[in-house]
Amino acid sequence: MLNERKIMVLQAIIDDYIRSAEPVGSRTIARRYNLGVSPATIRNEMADLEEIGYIIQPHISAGRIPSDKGYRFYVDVLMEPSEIPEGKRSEIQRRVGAISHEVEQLVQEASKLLSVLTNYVAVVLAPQMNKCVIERIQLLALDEYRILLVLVLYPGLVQNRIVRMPGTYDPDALPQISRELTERLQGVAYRDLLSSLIKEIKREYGDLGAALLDVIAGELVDSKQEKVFLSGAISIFEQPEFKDLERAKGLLGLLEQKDALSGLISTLSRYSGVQVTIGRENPMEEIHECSVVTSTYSVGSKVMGAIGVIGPTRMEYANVYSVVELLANSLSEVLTDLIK
Amino acid sequence: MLNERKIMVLQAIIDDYIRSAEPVGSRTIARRYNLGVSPATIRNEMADLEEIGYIIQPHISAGRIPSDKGYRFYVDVLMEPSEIPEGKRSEIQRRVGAISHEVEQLVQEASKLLSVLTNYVAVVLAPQMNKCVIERIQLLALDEYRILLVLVLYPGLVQNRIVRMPGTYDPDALPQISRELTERLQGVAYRDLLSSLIKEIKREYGDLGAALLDVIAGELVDSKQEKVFLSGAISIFEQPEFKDLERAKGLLGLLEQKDALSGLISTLSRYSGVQVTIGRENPMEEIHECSVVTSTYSVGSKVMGAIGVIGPTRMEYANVYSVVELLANSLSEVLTDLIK
DNA sequence: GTTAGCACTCTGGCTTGACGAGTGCTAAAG
DNA sequence: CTTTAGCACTCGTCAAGCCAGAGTGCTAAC
Repeated sequence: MLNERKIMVLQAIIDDYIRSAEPVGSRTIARRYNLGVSPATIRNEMADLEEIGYIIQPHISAGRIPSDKGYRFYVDVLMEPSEIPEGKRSEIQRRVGAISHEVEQLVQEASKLLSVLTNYVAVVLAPQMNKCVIERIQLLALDEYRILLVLVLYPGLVQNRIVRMPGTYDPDALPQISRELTERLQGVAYRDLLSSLIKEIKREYGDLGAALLDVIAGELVDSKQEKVFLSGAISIFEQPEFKDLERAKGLLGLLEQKDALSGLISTLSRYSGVQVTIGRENPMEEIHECSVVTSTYSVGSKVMGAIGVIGPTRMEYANVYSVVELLANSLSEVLTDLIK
Repeated sequence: MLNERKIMVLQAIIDDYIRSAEPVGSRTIARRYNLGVSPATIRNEMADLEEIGYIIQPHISAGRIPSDKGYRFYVDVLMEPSEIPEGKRSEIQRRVGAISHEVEQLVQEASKLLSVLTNYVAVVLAPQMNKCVIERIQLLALDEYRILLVLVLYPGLVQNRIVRMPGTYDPDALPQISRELTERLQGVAYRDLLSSLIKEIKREYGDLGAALLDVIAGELVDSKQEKVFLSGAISIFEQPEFKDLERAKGLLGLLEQKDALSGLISTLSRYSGVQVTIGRENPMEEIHECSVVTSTYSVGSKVMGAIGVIGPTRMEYANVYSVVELLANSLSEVLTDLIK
């Protein structure tokens, strides 16, 4: 059914369309990719490819463009992830590695790099707190009403909050309480820090412990909002498919809703490794004309976040695939080093 | 030179143009704003207004639109900031006040509110670290190689870094060093924490102090990058002046460069209180067709950040002015409360 | 199975012309 | 001196019509 030549024609259509964004006709293929047959033959093959659903004719007198199904076949079967030359490779690793002091800044740099290297929109989710485990809790007296709560998570995240106490308190009690809380909660997954557990502990302490635990519980709720970094949003205007303002607005609107965006990327990167989601495979209508390439990154052996690239379905899959893979790996390495 | 009637005509032109985005002609004014004179008279007044440079004729057979100079006169002389009804007022204060636990989230909410209330692009600069003063430095032993450095700043910001020590160290020394560093650096402005001072202290400690101080110095450098929160970027597509993709791209490009954006807002909000910058008064070419309304906000009596709204020069100045003012004040109040 | 030829379809860009909005000027009226 | 009516003139916009170009499917011949 899919003989050698059909595959070559399909590949030619996809390659050409990715390059030019114009429907590609039989003559173009015959001229540019010398398959040794005439346009008429190619037309016949194209008619077959269209019947299987790999390509589409936007209107009767136009060339063909790949369908989502066509891209899927391309990504799964035909595509070879492009080699990133060693020079560029090490340059990227150097730039990611250069920012080793602050996680958020590192993540932001990664998103910039991702968008520059692909020319599409890059999204990077910061390491997710609710995948962490509590390592240590430390209370520091600030003044007679305020306490600084420092929450050290594994791997490698630190949170702090200033807690206002309802009345004055005994600062000398803090080290002891810190030790006990740490002992009690160490190793507990951040997301498991449920109210039940907190209530249980609450009973054992007086007002001080209660107020503190309320704050920790509050923090838990907030943490639902994961931080997400976005770069290269304007790049969508480089793509002819977004000449249409309405469509561009739809996508931009999604990009502005950080929570929806973060949800999207985590959903798509459900499985580790590089994932490609094409067109209507995407869960949201705004990106039914887009493809998303995602990958997770890890700290140590633990998946802690995800990165992704959003572009038109007519995307340079081979390049994006490699870049996403490389960057996710670099990020994992640097973060893992940071924590050790 | 500017008699009563000219002013009324100017006001009519500006009001109408802000509403409709269409050049407004003499007949429209005569019809809609009954000044009691005929279109012909109004035409004469308009010719005069054009001569002074308050209005412009985009092309010969069109009505007039206000010039930057016209808007300037309007903002300085004619405009009355619109009253925000008490209901809305308290609703806003409630929503800002609801998020009292985390500064960044608070600031982000403020930016969302600002864009929703104005329908333009909102920018909020987070409280600026380098306007803070060091309040306390605390070192916590994490494990045999790592130390957690907590830097408490006044007013109300906390920073932390994980410091990797070159070798093992004596954890028992940390409390003492913390105390001494705090004593030594307390009250020093964050931006004055220069290498000279750090070097001086460095001499007194061994390796431990040296590594730590390097990190503090590093932090100082990073802090140049102030955090900035953006909302409502898509709203620019609601404005007919950005139907032209090229122009929209220019503005969006600026909005993506967070450092340029942050620089812009701090420059424009140099003086405290609400500032309006119109069209070509703006320092950057990308926003020569935009106006920016900014205000600073304070923590206690100290200016700590700024908020701003960017829209087309044809902006609803009266409303934006009031909203910016209100939101800056609300932010100041909540932040000040938070710190006390 | 492949190819050449041909009639047909559809898009996109260009031109054209009519229409409407708005102006400036002039001359008359107040 | 100020205001107004009238008029000729200028542009921008929009729809209609037209043409060229690209590409197809089909048929018949190789």
